[in-house]
Amino acid sequence: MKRDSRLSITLHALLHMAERKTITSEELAACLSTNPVVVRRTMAGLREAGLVRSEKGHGGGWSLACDLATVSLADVHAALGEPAFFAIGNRTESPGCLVEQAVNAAMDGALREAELLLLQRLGTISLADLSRDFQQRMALGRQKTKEQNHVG
Amino acid sequence: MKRDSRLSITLHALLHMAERKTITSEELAACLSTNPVVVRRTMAGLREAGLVRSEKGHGGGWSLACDLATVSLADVHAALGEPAFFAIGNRTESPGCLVEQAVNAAMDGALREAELLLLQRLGTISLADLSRDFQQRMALGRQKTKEQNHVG
DNA sequence: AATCACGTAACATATTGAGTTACATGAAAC
DNA sequence: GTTTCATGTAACTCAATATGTTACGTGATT
Repeated sequence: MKRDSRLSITLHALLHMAERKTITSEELAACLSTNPVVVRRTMAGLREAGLVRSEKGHGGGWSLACDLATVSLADVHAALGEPAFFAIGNRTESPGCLVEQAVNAAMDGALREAELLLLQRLGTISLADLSRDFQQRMALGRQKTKEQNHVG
Repeated sequence: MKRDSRLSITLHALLHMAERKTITSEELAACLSTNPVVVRRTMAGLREAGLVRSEKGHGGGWSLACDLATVSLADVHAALGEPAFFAIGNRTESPGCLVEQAVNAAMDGALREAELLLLQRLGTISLADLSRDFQQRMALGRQKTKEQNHVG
């Protein structure tokens, strides 16, 4: 596995859900170029956290159960079970070797600071912010197409 | 694989090397609770970067080829080939989907900031700093032992 | 010549995210 | 009530990769 993209997948799914009242796992999987089971599995945590709802049967599927403005990317990360941010880490957690203790202390300090900053950044970005960014990209795309049409 | 601990291993090895003129892969492996081949493989990058030397044959082994005060943890990370810091990332690097573009932009921004901070932190810590920390831990350990002896 | 130690290839192992198949459950439509 | 649709979940496979291990080649010292 290269990288854990569950947060990326989930955000992508949430924004697509924001564009429609309900959407099925199959449709989402098509949007995300993945598998419906992956969608259900990944979103299970969001359902438990109350961010989304899921309905079985005819007309079922996924729908938002939260206000986009009040949910941050950090909240989504938490709902996913707080997957590890870092690929690097210490070899031993509580080593007897004093050398390793010194190494661990330095590494832990730097990693902790970076993690705090990352969490803080993710905490300040709401799903509504992402949605707004998407809408802007849409508008820009339309504008570009229009210009092209004028040129043609 | 749980986590990439090459940086941790390497720093551990470097500090042990700082305590002795030369040390063999086998001895280092014993210190680090790993395998001599892992030591050689991991340190290959450091040798190419000129941070350490290695000598074959009788009396051979590893020795430092740098001033601990002028080498930062970031330098060591670079010598290792800059292994990825983060376990999380985007699903697709250049997606056509505008939703995913918006998601990627936000994620990239946050990750980039965290990475810059991490690199900056690692850049300000020198091997000499780590060595000093180790020496302090040694001194503290001796002091404690002494006190215990007095009590006993 | 023997021994020691690194250099490296090749293969095994373990972990984990992702993909896939299969089947059960439940809700709506007919 | 039966069919159809959609989720829930277990179980399996696949892929990537750090680490562990074995084996053998190379070069330096004794």
